[in-house]
Amino acid sequence: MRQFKKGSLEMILLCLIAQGETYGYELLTRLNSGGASVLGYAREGTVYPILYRLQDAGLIRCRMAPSAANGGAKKYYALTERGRETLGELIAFWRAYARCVEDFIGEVPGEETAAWKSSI
Amino acid sequence: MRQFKKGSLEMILLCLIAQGETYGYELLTRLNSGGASVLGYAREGTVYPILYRLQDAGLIRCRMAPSAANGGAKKYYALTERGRETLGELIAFWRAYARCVEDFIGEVPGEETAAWKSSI
DNA sequence: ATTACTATTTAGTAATACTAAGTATAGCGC
DNA sequence: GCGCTATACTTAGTATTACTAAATAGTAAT
Repeated sequence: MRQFKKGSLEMILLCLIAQGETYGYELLTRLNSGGASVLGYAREGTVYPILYRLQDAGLIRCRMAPSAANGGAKKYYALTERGRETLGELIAFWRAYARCVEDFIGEVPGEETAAWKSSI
Repeated sequence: MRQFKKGSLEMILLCLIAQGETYGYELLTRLNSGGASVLGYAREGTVYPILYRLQDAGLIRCRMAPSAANGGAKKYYALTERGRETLGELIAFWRAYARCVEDFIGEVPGEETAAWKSSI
């Protein structure tokens, strides 16, 4: 089932960074505390490469912080202006996409359309 | 944006087959008429390999049909019992997953939670 | 000094979808 | 018959995204 995750992880990480400057390890733990049961457990090898991609794409910027009280040096990430714009587009697209998938599901015999669909 | 599609195409094809026995080319055209603007245009090289995977997994079964009035021979697919069960699980999982993603979006400043969420 | 926790990096692999081409059948007009 | 179009299926090669698994390194407590 993990395949559903593909593609939306980038958007989810952008969502988390949009809430305020943060760093990789914290993103990892927040990702795994909010929805790990559905998303599956994400490890370092999943999260860090996405951050590098997002930075290469100019959607987030990075600030080095020296070693904190406990642990190694951190790389704090924040959204760029372009990242904020892109995140808005991604969210709009995600919702259109989810709606489209729900339309396909709604035509399956025995699968009622989700309650929210008729309430929009 | 196309990356959202990854993983859910299998489920969408199962949804379409669940509506009744059908064949690859028709799946292709139905896929592209229902939501191509959001999903992106799917080609043969995308759809047929998925059908082979689904068949290998025992979720659909195949029946050959001789050349029809117009065009080549068709391979009609139908859900197996296992396919029907799996589709139900996939739909449940998809909805839990979409809900989880919406939760992450809901925490983004400026992004209101979708209306349906509060109505469930 | 060993353990535990924090924090980042990366090499190799797997899964999924896309591109782009090819094969083959049938009907139609000429 | 021949080319054209539409139908229908196949496949090789590539790209993208995520996962596995391991390594590196700093801090602090025992």
